[in-house]
Amino acid sequence: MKRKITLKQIAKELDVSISTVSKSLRNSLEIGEETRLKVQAFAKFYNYKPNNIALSLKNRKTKSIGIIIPEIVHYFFSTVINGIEQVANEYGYSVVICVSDDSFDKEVLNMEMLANGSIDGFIMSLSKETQYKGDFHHITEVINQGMPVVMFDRVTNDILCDKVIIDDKSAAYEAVQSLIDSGRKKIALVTTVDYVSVGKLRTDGYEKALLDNGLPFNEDLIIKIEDVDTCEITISELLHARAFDAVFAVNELFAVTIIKTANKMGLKVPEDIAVIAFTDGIISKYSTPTITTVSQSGEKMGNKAAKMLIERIEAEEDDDEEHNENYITEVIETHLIKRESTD
Amino acid sequence: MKRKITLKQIAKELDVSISTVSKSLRNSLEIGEETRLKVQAFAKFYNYKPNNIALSLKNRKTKSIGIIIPEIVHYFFSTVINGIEQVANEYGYSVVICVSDDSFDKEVLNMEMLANGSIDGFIMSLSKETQYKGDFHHITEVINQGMPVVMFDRVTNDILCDKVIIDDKSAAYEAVQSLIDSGRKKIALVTTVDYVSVGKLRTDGYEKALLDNGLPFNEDLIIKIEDVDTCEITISELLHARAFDAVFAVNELFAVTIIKTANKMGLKVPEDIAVIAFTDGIISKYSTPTITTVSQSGEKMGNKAAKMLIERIEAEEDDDEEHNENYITEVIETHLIKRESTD
DNA sequence: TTGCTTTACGAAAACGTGGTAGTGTTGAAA
DNA sequence: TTTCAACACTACCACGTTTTCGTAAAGCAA
Repeated sequence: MKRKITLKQIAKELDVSISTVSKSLRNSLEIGEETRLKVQAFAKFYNYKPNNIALSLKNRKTKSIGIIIPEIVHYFFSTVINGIEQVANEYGYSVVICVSDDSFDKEVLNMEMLANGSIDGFIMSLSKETQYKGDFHHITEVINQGMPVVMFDRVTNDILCDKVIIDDKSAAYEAVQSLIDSGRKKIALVTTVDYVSVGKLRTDGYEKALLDNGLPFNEDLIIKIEDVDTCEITISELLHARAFDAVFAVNELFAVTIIKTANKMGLKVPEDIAVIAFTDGIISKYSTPTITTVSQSGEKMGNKAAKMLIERIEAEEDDDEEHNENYITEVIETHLIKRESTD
Repeated sequence: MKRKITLKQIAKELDVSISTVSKSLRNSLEIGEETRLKVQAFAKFYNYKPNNIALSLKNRKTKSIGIIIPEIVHYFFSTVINGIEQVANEYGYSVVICVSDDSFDKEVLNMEMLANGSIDGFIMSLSKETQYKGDFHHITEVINQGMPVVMFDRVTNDILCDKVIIDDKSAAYEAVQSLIDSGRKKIALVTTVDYVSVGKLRTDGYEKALLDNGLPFNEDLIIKIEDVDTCEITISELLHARAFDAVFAVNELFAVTIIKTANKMGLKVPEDIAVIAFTDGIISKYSTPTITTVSQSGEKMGNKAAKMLIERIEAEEDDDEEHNENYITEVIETHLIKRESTD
């Protein structure tokens, strides 16, 4: 019912000036002890807290960071948010989250909405559509305005900024290599459409592993899924032909679908078909059999991204105007989590 | 590099007053066409956008809403956020998210951080610890300051505010009834500790369904899990004793663990044991067998909560001071999604 | 008394915006 | 010529803070 109390109100009530109140609360020695204590007591009684908006306006710092991600109901992305939130909290920052829904327009809209003073910097992962279009003007724009941006996971070389990624290529390589090591010869790749940056990189790693081991790289064994619902059919066809004895899937949804399809056809995992998935999410941990995955450690990515962003923000404070543009790309380590879907 | 342009800079550049610029941009008829167009062209060229912070300060409206939830890496909560985000976006609001980590202190801290002007209202779900302590002073405080609060899912009767919940008791009743209908007689309940409000309600529904059907309510068949890791042991003991032929689990994590444990012991789901879980999440959809669940529709809850909050916020705008305190509690419908874990 | 320092506080600007009220010029009607 | 409206624009205030600068009063030495 009663609005928050302001400096002005305190000043009026105690019949002193606003500046006196402000200084008293900051324990300035300029103010006599009697007045100081009186003001402090009064402020405490009325539970005075400075208004964040006014502070932001004054300091040109909002102490909040914007996150723009394609989805939020998504294990990986939510772990990243979690990681960001932890660090942000630690440094006294709030996080504002916008979901692009994998739409270019929403991504642009969201960025514009936040770019006008609401936040001190961005952490983002590109939407599919943005990667497809290759249009990054909205991002360069905010960067040109002097707002720091950190990209993670789905990044692009066309933008110069700090980045946090995993080495998708070598992680895929490692996964495929482990399938080869366990004696698999015909390894299928189930992936997304090409324009998603990480999909492309993982395909590269898959190919390299095959070639390095003297195995043929067969385009027919690469299954590109646009829509999860249709993948079952494609997969069952290939399974019928017994075309492969192992699968490397770029995400766990594909992996679990493969396993289920295989089971329906009477094929056993891992005996008949070994499965490895990218993204160590909740499905892999609880599916039957549990799925061997490449851990992506979203939390670590979030931690790192937040740290990088906040450091940039607070660095700019000091040597103002002096943009040092030696951007870094942090590579987060991955490792294979062996579970029941491989032997 | 170049900071965002302000009204003042435009005014200076074009040698007119700030108000002239402001009015030109808002297409006021007060300003002559020539000047107006000149200003608009200039503003467009320099991509002028009003500063959100300044607007917030002036309008005493931030156009953002704060969300405080116990966890974010959690299917249900992330769907709720998704639902909130959709509606918020539609109305031009941003969402600021804080995670309480089920800690009372963090919840208080986060609320205090946001309450000082950063947001126009709260949407929250209580942390476990807060429910345990029963201390809600931080919430009453912001409500007393005139800030609207909407609680969802984990709510309390001790706070008067708008709420969005599901009818946990009758949903549980329905689930247990369906188990009874399919001929099950010894139905176990796997639940959390009591102080979590929803856990209690679901237990009530479970009990009522049993009694209404003339089945005994046996405390031994209620398994309270504090930590997921320990539940496997408890469950396997009961399974050994063949103490039950069906399980109602208050979340899908418990359900999938039960299924896995049963499988290990050579018991078949649903033949030997039928399983129903609360919370229709991703695990239920992809586990083997897929799990029959009570859909909780987090998205709908989020939609509704956001709508209620925004309506309150914008209502206060009009009849200022005139708090109408007829708070409502919206009950979101649930329904049973039958899958393979029941027959 | 004069001149100087110290103490204790206040006034005002700044951050960026938007609305209300006001000002001065022009042209036309009386 | 006077009066008044229309026009085109400016001044100023408010939002809540912090901070710089200013200054009145008091104390003290000469």
